[in-house]
Amino acid sequence: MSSEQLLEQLRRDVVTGIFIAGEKLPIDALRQRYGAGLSPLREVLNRLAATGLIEQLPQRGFRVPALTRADLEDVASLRIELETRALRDALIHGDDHWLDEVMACLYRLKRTPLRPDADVEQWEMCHRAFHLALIGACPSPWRRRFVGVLYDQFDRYRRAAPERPDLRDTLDAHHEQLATLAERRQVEEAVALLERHIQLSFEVALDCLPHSA
Amino acid sequence: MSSEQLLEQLRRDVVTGIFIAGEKLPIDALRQRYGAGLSPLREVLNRLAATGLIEQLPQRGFRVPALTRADLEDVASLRIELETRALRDALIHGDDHWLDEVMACLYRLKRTPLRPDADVEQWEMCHRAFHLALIGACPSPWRRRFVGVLYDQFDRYRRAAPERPDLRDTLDAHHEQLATLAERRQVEEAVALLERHIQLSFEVALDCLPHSA
DNA sequence: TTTCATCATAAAATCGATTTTTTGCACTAT
DNA sequence: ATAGTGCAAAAAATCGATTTTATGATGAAA
Repeated sequence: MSSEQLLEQLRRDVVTGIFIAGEKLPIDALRQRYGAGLSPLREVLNRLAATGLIEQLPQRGFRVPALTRADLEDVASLRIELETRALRDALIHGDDHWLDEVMACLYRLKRTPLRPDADVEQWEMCHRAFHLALIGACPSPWRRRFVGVLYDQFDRYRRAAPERPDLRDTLDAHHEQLATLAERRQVEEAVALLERHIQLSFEVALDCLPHSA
Repeated sequence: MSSEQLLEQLRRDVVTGIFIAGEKLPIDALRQRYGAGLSPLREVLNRLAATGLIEQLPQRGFRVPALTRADLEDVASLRIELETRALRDALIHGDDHWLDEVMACLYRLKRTPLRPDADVEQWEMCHRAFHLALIGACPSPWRRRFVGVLYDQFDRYRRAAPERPDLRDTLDAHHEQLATLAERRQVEEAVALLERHIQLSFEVALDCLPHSA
């Protein structure tokens, strides 16, 4: 498996929750799991550690960061701040080609079923592609980069949380409405909706934590 | 040289401009330069590539990213956005221990001379420590992380630009004023000053680019 | 003269083995 | 019984060698 694919595979597996939060990632076990060599594997782990998707403890290997309420709140609020502005700029600067891409992602997302028995990973990829496509016309590469990082961080929580069938339709409707508002360049409405969308997802994600308090 | 030190050394050398922007970073040359082994070196390069301080071209090694006006404007504006908010939150949440740290960094910075003949690197380290100390009490780890990334990116430009003795005193005064405003918890004044400070540094940094247009 | 293909060189990426460090356990002394 | 020490096993980090891939030069054909 090439280094490029390995990075993507490992990123996905961490976000998916294949590895439990807080769990250690023993190099040899990963080596076997992915059939990868030592060097490419360590390089990929270093890359993921640099973006915060995994942690490195010097001389003690790598581990998956724990899920905490404080971190989730931090990720969610910063994501709202950066992503709403990214959406605003995308709606202002986006051209027809960008809209095509958004619509294409929307239709792929709509036609991909989200059921426990189906391939959830397929839906997740479409969902991610749609959100990133929405801000694809944001003219700030650094903002897009940070939004991408926060999206993955957020997703670790959301995907660790139990399903909420009562909210599924609302969240799905948001996606369609966001695309429509993007098409009509209704900036303020779109920004407000995206904030609500992330806020609602945040509340869903909270359920992955022990609700003692 | 340990992996930890190697990372810090290489980060510093890239920001300092030891390597010319756009230049290729041949592994073997780096291996010699730092007396490092292949594996630790490649791991460090991968980490830096993940944060954007260097670029990786698959199968073609690593290079230092070019300096462009568009990138500088992107970095500067996002830095202003994230760092002013970080300062606001720091002033609101910071305790006495944080203030001690800010003042300690300020005094180290003030007593460190900035002259071409002296050890510029020493001043740069103090300058960085001061700015990061200012936002040290910001309660959002992710915001602090992103600010740190943008600080380094910004510094590549600032340090590539020629000296501006006419602005030196103003910029130095800003640091002292920022510390004073932090001590007095004058949030709005501090935030406004930090924005001006970065804006002025941005104008200095612009001089590292060919001023054709 | 230009373009394309081929080969030789150099560089990057990967691999397997070695070294270093940590960790868990048994043993001893208090 | 507990705290501390030493040892053995396991894991991480590093190294040198090998393999793979890109690059630049050479020569042949159009």
